[in-house]
Amino acid sequence: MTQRTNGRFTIEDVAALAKVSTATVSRVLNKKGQVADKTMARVQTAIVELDYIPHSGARQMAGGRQNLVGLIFPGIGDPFLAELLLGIEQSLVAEGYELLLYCTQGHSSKDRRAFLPLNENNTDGLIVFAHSLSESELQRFDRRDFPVVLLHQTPPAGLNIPCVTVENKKGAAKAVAHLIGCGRRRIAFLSGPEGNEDSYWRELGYRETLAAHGIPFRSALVKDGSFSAAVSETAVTQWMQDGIEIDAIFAADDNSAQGAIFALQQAGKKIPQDVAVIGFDDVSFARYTMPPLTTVRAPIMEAGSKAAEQLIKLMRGETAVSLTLLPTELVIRRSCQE
Amino acid sequence: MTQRTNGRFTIEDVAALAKVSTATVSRVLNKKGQVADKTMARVQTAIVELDYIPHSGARQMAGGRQNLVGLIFPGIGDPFLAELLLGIEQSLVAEGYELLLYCTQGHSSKDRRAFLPLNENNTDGLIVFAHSLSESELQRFDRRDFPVVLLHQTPPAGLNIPCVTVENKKGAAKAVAHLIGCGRRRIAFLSGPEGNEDSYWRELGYRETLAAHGIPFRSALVKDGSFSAAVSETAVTQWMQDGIEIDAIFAADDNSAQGAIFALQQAGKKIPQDVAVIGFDDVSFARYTMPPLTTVRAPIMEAGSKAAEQLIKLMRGETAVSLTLLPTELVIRRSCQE
DNA sequence: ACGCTTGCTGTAAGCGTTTACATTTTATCA
DNA sequence: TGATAAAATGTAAACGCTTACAGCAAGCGT
Repeated sequence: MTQRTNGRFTIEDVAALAKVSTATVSRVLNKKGQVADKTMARVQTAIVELDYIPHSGARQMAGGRQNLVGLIFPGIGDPFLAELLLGIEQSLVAEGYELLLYCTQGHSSKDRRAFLPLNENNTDGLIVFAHSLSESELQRFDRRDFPVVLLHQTPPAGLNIPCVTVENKKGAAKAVAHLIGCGRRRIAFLSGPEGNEDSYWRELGYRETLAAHGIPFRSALVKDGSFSAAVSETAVTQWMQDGIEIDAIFAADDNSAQGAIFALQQAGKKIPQDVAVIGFDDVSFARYTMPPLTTVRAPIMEAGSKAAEQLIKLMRGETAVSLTLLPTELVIRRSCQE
Repeated sequence: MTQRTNGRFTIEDVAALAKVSTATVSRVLNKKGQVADKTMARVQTAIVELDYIPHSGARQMAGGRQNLVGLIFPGIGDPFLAELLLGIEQSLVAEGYELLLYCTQGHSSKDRRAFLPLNENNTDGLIVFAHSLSESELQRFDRRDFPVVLLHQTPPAGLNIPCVTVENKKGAAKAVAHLIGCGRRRIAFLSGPEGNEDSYWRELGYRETLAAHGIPFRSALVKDGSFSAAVSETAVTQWMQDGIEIDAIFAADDNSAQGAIFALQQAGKKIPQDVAVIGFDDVSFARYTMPPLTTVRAPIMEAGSKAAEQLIKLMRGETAVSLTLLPTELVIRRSCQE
């Protein structure tokens, strides 16, 4: 026997107070089935009276809907996330779902093995951002037909999990073509972290566009910026110290662009006169850099809301679109041309 | 009867495969009680074999420890949060807890009434940041002796909930005193959102320091910046348009400072020559503004980790320190003096 | 050989819901 | 009015765990 005599009230207490059965209380709680208006009022009064809160564990066990979806993502604090979340919640709240977040930063996937705290038995569905889950975890969800939508990551081979992402390659191509149009030829690329899919496509767009304009690709002009201002600052500083000539930097995201701008200015370079800089995402701070950052606008909020929409379909048992590709757009500010 | 015949395995399946009872499986799962080495090995093999995952709902019901704590906060995307989270996880992970996040942005507290998705029956404790929960919700936790720690918010009257925050008033005083020391006299203040406690103390520090130096307080020099670059930009632009003379701005946080810097530069002001700017928090981007931002460093990560420590004490049934005040420190960069 | 202790394992009750099904009440219609 | 359908409510099983308690085997001292 367990010791659970904390002043918590249960559905039975509510039922007793309202002089109905627990089934009826459950019906009003879930707005399911028929309940007479008078009875419903009585039950609701009792609920308020006792400050009753349904026990989520018991609900899970009984197999009811949780009205809960989880978002799993690698790290917090990126302005990117703020927008993403806004989009996700927009779609979700309309359908009566709540959103819980789990951040995998600092957890090895081995630690998580037995204990991913958001999973198929305490949520109705999951949105997984970038590579925050291992392939085997995704496989497990797939095997169990558990609703999952991938954001900014295409599913591993063989798994049919819907995916929402943006036109990375096209966006990168627009950025690089613009740089070339401004007369730049020595265009460097600051990549994202190893294995990141967004970065992969952005780099491909960069390479293809160079090629299309007859500019040879030079590996010395590519460094890892890890989507981080600090890492990018170091990388750019290194280029300067090595005396590598660069007249433009295409950064795989806005954070890297920010670090690049800082490093360039430290090195006494004028932006955009000496070196032009273009970022990717158009996060909120992009207009606050000095000079304001030219960047490829990714419809982040829309991506979030589309992902949630697909998840909702899945949770309803409908089929979802397996790939949603959102268009990107070049936003020209002053970091690129006066 | 419910239809839960999704390929999910239960503890019984594991027990059957390992030829033991469910009690034994439970014991190895929770590392509780005695189990012979050979048996344990057999059970673990079975767990891996079936890719078994304990049902969290069932665990909650049976009254076991959840190994889960929740963080409730108002909005995501602030670099502030990234550091906070790091600190919290640091302490938590060491004790075997996982962290789930719930963001109240865009939920009225009325919506949440019955359904705060992180609560006393699915977590072992909660960390509540700033004013993300209503007083009545806190009261409920208090009545039920549920472990809660407040971050950057003192508890409502009558509730004995431990609180961790920083020396806002002292920090603000250092900032303003420094500005005055640099010869500034027309010092404006960009406040945080209405009702925010950090902002309240920072403003008080601002006022008291002015008074201590015989500088009269002028309400025209205080505007709401809402901890937001965009709002602050508007506010500062308004000052410029109104022709209010200002030779320094003390912003209640770094976001506001960033907006202020931008607005000032738009208006053709030189920083720091014409107007000095000081922020608060020392978030990661503070050194990337141009000029780099002088700011009051709040030990955000430490605050997170202290909060988690107090929560752990509470969850163990020990008593926690009711108020932890962390020291702040002025970080001088170039936005303040060449 | 006996009773003790100690280590290991099993049995089964109980946690708080949801829901299929049974039952009772109310409304409808000839 | 009585028969019948529809609406409202109740009964009780099932969900998958944890843990108090009981049982059993082996080791020990006498």
